[in-house]
Amino acid sequence: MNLFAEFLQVIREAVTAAAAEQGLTTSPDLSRVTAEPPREAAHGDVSTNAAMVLNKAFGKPPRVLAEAIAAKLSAHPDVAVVDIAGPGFINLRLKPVVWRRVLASVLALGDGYGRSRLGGGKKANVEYVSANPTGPLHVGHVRGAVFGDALAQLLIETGYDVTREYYINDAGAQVDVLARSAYLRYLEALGEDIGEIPSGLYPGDYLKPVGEALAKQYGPDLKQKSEADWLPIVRSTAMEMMMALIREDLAALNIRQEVFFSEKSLHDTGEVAATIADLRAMGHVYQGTLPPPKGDVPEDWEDREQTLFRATDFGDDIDRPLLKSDGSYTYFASDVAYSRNKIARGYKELIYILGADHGGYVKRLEAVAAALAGKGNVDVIVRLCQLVKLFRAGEPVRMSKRAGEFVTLRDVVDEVGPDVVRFMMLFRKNEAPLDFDFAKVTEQSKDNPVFYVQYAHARTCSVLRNAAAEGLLPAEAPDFSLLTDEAEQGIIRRIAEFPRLLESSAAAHEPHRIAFYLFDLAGDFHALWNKGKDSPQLRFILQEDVNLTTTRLAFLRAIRYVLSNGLRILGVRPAEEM
RNA sequence: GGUCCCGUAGCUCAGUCGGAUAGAGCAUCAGUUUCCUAAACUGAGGGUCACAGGUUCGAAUCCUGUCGGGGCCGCCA
Repeated sequence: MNLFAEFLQVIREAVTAAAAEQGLTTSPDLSRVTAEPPREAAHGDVSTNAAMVLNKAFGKPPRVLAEAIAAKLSAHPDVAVVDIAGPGFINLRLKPVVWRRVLASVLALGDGYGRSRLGGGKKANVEYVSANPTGPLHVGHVRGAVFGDALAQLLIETGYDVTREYYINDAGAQVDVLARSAYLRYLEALGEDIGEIPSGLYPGDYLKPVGEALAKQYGPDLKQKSEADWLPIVRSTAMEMMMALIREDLAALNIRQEVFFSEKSLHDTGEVAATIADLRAMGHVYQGTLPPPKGDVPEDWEDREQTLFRATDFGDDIDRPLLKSDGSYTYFASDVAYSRNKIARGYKELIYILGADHGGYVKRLEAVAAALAGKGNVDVIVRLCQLVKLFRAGEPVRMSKRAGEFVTLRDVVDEVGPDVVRFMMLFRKNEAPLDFDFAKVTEQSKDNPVFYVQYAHARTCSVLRNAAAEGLLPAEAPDFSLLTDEAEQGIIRRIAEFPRLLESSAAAHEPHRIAFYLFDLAGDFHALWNKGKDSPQLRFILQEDVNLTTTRLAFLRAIRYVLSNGLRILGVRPAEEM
């Protein structure tokens, strides 16, 4: 159950009833009415701003209107006390039975507690990583990968129909560079001395297996061919092997996207040409020249006529070229075709997870979707992830610009494990830069949030295990009225907020809120645990009181569900022991 | 020049479609610590929410402007 969603409904009904009583002819706009937990526990359990946002519609001062709504609310069977406070807040104090129902619903729903139908089955496409298929993923890809994956899972659990997607940039010049680099490794595998890899080509060792595979499959045959003949062969083998490598990297982080979409396929199927024809038919394409950029004008700037998309009609700052001056397609052209393809597949939300250096893309992506689907028909949501800075015990990890010495995603995951990487990448909002210290994130102390949250979950498991060893199991019909301590009540309140948290995180596309919530819940739980030191009657296992013990075990199980459900959305495996 | 993001406690950061007395961790200080799982616990001090206007019953949050930090800015990918 979603306590706050339920009470929002109750409050809306009370407002409607009050409106009828006051003789209002039109029903008031309830969209701004909220039901939320007050910051101060002293203000009650559920608070609403209804009287303040509706006072104009009713033509009454907020506190007078609050009286009328409060009168309706106090008749509700779950409401113990109704207060009117401050400028017109209506604060509800709920009967204890409500909290017992919350816990009972957590236990009944288990893994499903927190799921909702907020999305209403809306088709959403989450595109993330989309790194060029020219080598293994590096540390710069980690954050977007984790963020995209967690956001996708969050949307799935809040009722969206989600596709996780990776766009393969396999049509540009960089895959030809890859092919030439791999060809050198092929010669090397045949025993030739290739010396230093020339600058402009990829020098990484990860291309050696590609060379070996080519040598094994073709022997010396490719050497007889001209570049025009061997390049497509080498390119396709190299790209296939690079994509396999990338998928392995992603798998190491427990990321499995269901669609890997090829840019090249858009050209092969004629979709790029068809897209431009469509835009032209709609009158969004013209021949023209772009003004030079302000500020630093390139020295070799010259005006050239190109085929342009009228992006400025849809909110972009500048029109965007579809065809270069020599008539070939721009990268942007296949981007537009890709958007068109997604729209044709029925997605209503196109979500892009990009690096912060792609901030300039937001407007053009929005413009493209608006031009192709009509304004307001498809939502484009771009989340930019800021850089991750690596540290080792406080010292920045130096990355040589010299190619081949970058830190790979695999280096990071292999050193600290996928769970630590995933949690830490989400323990900061996406648009803020993030420091990642190898020493701190593996530290076993309360200063390390990953450990702190994992340990809370492990602790619940541990107590349940210990109790089971003594034949004590969670009660089938727990009497939650026995949980009267302030710390216990606080945890119950926090648990009650979980479904609301998931909905607001999904609506804002901000999975990091879940990580912070889990950190807070873990803190509440550890605090309750520690209270048992001074107050033995607060411990979970009390030999002399089986009834209370089994009730507390059921409570513990509810806490565990919430912790594990939150961790599952983040893609972090809950530890059962540490 | 344009555009996007950021600016909250000494430090690192949260802050709910605008809500009541702005929170957490670290650090500092004062106590506690033979305890179901050890990897500590309890408490205290610490704020002009960059600045100035505006909208609102109400602004850290929305709008405008200024200052400061960063990213991006022709046909590259």
